[in-house]
Amino acid sequence: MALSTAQRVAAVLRDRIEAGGLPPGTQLSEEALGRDLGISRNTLREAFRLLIHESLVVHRLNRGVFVRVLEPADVVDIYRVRSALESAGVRAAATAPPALRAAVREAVGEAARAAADGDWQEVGSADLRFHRALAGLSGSPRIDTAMDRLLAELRLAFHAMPSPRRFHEPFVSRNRVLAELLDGGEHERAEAELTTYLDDARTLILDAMREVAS
Amino acid sequence: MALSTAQRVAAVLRDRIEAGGLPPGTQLSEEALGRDLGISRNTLREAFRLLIHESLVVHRLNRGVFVRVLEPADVVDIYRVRSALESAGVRAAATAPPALRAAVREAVGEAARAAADGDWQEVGSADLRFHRALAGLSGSPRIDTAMDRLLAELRLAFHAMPSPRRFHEPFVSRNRVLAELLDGGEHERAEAELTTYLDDARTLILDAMREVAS
DNA sequence: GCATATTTGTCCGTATGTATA
DNA sequence: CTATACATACGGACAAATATG
Repeated sequence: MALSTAQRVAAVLRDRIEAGGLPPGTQLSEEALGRDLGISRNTLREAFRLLIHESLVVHRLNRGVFVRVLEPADVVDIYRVRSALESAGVRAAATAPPALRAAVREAVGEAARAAADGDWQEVGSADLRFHRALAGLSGSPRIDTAMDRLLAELRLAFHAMPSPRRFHEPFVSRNRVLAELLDGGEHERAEAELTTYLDDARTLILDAMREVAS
Repeated sequence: MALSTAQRVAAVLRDRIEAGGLPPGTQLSEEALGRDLGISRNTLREAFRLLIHESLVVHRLNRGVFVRVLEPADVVDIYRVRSALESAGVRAAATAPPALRAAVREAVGEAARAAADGDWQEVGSADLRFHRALAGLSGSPRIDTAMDRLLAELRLAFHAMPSPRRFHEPFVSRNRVLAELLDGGEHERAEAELTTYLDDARTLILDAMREVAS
């Protein structure tokens, strides 16, 4: 058995949540879900802990677990952390191993190809890979997993975005600009550009969330 | 019941680990510990998950849970993340609320008082509060909890330090210098000083770990 | 390499406590 | 206030993996 039962169950729930099958706010009942998935409540609780750790669900004492509802304050905070981690990556770019720098360029290329195909879902995925690669320039496993968790959380907010194209399209060329600044060794300009980039993206998401809420 | 049983049990184990009663590498047997603490295996496993989340213990499939053994590579990585988070705090200092800036100054004062009393244990605690306050300048809850977890992990390595005084004493005045640079608005010099500061501290810990290992 | 003992992984049934309608 | 639904916690059981001799 390579993966524990709890890990497999957690993967199933993770997919359902990210696909929108379990929208934010839904309660995950131990009894009903356990019956549905054919596992015991103890094992299901084990799976819940894994998802709580990823912040995809929240646990309220004596109430149970619920699919995480992302508040505007959460989005603001996530972008603060992203700024810290991605800035650190940009500042480490000069001394980063070639393989890590190549990963940044590759993500830019993949986003451009997907944009040419009109596959905006894939553009979004490539965009996330680009930013993960930026943070990855630090060469720190802990930063890598922190970024993964942050981006997974952020995906919960993407459900509020009405048009993936309008959101992702402008960032394809901005990613390329950023990558070129890094390749050219202009780290300070790159860091400044990254900051305004993240501010713009955050504003777009917050506007969309207010739109949906109203 | 304000806290769940699992949370109380986790707190007990956390204290034992940080106090050295359960040194790194010790296996936490489900049967023995459960009997010792008077709780069922299921509840104990729940407590384990909380500690796993904090990285104080590690879980090996079909083997059980063990008190975390910090490798030199972990220390290196922890300092990379600290650098990212504390640097972000220093860069946010200019626009940070007065209360957060005051917390930095207070930690400096507490460290100085403890040093005057010769209480090097307390100097260490104040030092950690100082760095938590630095990262806290970002005003980000997620950064705060990330710092808390990093410093808790790092405490596992402090057991290797032979002389708390020799380790902490030099940093008391360096903390004050850093705080004064921040108050004077010299953020770039502060960031540079922080970087060398963290490099020095990391080197001291790594040397001590190699000493103990040999 | 094998057989055995130990420990974890998973499941069940039940009793109790807690929040909500 | 009562009823209901649910989570919390327990103990026991067996299977599966691992360690030991």
